[in-house]
Amino acid sequence: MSLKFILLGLLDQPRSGYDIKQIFEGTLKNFWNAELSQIYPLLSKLEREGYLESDLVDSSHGPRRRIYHRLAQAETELFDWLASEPDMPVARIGYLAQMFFMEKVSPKQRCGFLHRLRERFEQQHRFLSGLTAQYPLEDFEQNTPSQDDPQASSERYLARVLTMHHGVLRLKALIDWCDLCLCWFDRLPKNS
Amino acid sequence: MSLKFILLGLLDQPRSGYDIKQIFEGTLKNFWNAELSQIYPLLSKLEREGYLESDLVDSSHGPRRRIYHRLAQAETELFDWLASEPDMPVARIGYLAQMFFMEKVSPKQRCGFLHRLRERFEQQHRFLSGLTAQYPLEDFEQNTPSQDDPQASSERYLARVLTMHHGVLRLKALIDWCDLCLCWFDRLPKNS
DNA sequence: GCTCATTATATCAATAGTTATATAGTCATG
DNA sequence: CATGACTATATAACTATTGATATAATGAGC
Repeated sequence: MSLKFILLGLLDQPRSGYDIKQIFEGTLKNFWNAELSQIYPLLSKLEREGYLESDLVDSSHGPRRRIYHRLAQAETELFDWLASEPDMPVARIGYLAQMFFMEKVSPKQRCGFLHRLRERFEQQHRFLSGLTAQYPLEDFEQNTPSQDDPQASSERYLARVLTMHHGVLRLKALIDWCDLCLCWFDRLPKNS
Repeated sequence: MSLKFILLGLLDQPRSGYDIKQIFEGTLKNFWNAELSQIYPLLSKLEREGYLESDLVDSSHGPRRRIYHRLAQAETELFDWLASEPDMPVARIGYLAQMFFMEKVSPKQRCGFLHRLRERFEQQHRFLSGLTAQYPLEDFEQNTPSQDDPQASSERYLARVLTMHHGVLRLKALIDWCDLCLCWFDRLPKNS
């Protein structure tokens, strides 16, 4: 259900489905993803339901673009969604499912698995740390955030920068967890 | 795809679909969930495909139970799954999507949202901390884990106890993140 | 004897998400 | 002028998950 509200939220300015996909590939991929094959049908459904309107606009770089903008009903439901309870995800963590059965395999294979997992977390952590470094929290204390900074278009919003910090803290904890696992698997008596 | 392997993995001893659902409600809900309406059809599909066999067994407390046990093919594919790359979940975190648009609402509403979120994390953290306290990591250093402890049936496995620690560390980081958000929203100039 | 909780299996409809494929215009490279 | 990369929209087929409902046996409390 969240995808509907993410699309409505992103249409604070007119955008096409393709534009929205670019945003998913960037800032949003930290907490959501959607394919074009999910975005296009949902946009046209939301138009049929009276949340959006669209215009066809010629493009200088390809076929005509369908640009959506949101209507009053979209605003109303967006506010309702933001006022509702925090949407807690149903945990579905594939690598933990594998971990749950790891006792079945050799100590060597177990450690290989955890090292590969740790490396993935490290990569993501490095990427997000670099990104947050571009938007120091201290900048939000001043009354006038630096309008002249071209990068600060939508990342000017404190709430959005804080979603990046979520990833940084979460990934740091997961790297520590990998180290904890490797440490205790190492202490395990050899015969198991 | 993971659900298939979770079912095959849990059938290291004969169980019914109902039994498996009980396990999801317990230890597994930390990293996966499945409804009976997903478990029953998948079990019968896995039987048709030659991974499982089942027997109908009379119950003293209700209708006949269909007890599944796994076959050789299941073992093979389980090992392949454990030897494959860590299954990284596609991030889909509803409350972060809400957070991303939180700049739209009042400071008071924002803080209310974060306090409710923090309370949920606290609850889960308390639950998992209590659970892990029952299975101290130090017990796994001894060569003979305490067989006489009736609780230590399947939680005797170090890998399974470590999946619980994953939740503890993750939730601790998320509580810290809520505090960070509350702290910085508070420092924000009043006019925004 | 009735109701309710628990045990137990099964199916259906609907929603959500993934993968593959078709179509088409523009632009750069060789 | 053919090929590939990028922009752009759209749909079909499939898999995964959720929510609702039907059925039925047992035991406890009233």
